[in-house]
Amino acid sequence: MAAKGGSQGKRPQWPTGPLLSMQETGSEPALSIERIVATAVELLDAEGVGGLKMRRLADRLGAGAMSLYWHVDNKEQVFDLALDSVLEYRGTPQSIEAGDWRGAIFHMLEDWRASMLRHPWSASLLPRRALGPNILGRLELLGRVLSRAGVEEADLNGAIWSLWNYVMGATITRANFNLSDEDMLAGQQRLAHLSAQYPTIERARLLLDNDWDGVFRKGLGLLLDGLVPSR
Amino acid sequence: MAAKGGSQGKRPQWPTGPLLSMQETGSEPALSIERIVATAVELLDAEGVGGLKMRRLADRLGAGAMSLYWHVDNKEQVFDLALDSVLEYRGTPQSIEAGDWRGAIFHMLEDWRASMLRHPWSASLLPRRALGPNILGRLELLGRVLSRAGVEEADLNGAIWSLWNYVMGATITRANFNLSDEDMLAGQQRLAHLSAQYPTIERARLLLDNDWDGVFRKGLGLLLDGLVPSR
DNA sequence: GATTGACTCGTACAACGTACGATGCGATTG
DNA sequence: CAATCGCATCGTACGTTGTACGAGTCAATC
Repeated sequence: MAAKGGSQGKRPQWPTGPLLSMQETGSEPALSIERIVATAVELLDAEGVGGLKMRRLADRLGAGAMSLYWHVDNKEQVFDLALDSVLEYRGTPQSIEAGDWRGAIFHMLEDWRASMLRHPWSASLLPRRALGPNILGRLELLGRVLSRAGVEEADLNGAIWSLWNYVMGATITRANFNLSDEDMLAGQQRLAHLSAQYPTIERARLLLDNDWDGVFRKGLGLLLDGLVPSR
Repeated sequence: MAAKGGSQGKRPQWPTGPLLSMQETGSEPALSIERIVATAVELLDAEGVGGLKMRRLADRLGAGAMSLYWHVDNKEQVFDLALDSVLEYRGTPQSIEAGDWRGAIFHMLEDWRASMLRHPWSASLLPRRALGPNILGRLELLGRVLSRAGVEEADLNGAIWSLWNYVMGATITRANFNLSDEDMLAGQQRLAHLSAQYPTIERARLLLDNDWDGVFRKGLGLLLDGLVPSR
């Protein structure tokens, strides 16, 4: 009997280099981790977290359901890979070179949020999943820029996590509320029924009138002002 | 054929008043929404989100699996109710009366985070679930205090959501990382292997050395300072 | 031709949420 | 007293899921 506990003779868990298919012989596209992940992202975009089933994924790939398991340990890993693949970051354009640390951080974090909002399922996945190379890359960049901007070694972790917390909270909230605008409307209407109990937030139309992007940027600015010693 | 689409002749979705059992005849505890929710919380605490199965929940209640469905529409509602039940907030002690808005907000938000960390599953549930009365109550309180502290009507929603975002991000992150200390260790060790690629966060021991509570308070302070006009 | 290793997939199973309908029971009504 | 009715319970069964298992295909190597 062959090895069974761990992963068999498969590819490494995280693609080592940039995504490249090893052998694309000719007409029929071969099954590969890259194709599986790409199709999983498509499926997730189209149907949400609950819509990703191994059988359906296999169907879209023109393969049998069990064929996937040669390339992937289990469904969880599909989630891990799909999540990280969506969080790739193609460096800051000139900002970081120009020494504009604030611009560099804003750019990266806004891109982070935007990337996740482009794939709303990622927001609900990120918290419980492993830290893939793209996530780690962003954290590394964040740490490097903050450090260069004057944040002391002792405060670095705190600063990184504060920003992470804020970005994740904003993104997760936005993604989930966005998914169900009707729910928000229904919620606000339910609120109207109970306006006696919740007068303030009912009057402010908390669940409806909101400039999410503006709120995000404003709060991010406040945090950065506090975290980084003023030049 | 009887009505089928909606909920049958059941209790209202959210318990209207404080939790009270209607009729607790004597020896045998009768099945009730209150008992179901309480037991669900127990089960969730013990086994996590994935551990809550309708059959197991029924077992713990000494009932048949399908008996639950008289009191509850579906499993989702069990999650909704369990979540909200854990977020009850017994007002601010004296702070709010004393006009100490900062203390009142800090107290409520730290209690919010603490309540969720006491039941880590709640952190992964909150984003996608309905806003129950306890959550709405906290938001209402937050809005009222902020308003009283001088935040203008036009900025109120932004302030509330900024704080919500931050608290949720911090709590969700903390809860999920806390769930798997080994994972963090493993992650940091994997980092060590790749320290060439991630030197900054590796050196800072980002995944290990961290004062979560301190970071939370500090970031919260920064946000409040920025959001509320300084007296 | 025989062997090997990479890869595919049909079948099967266990676990889950829950639809359906039968059953028990206390209160109400005749 | 018996008949009726609404509330509440639960056994059975179905469809859907992830995936274990092992048989199958095919190209490269000896």
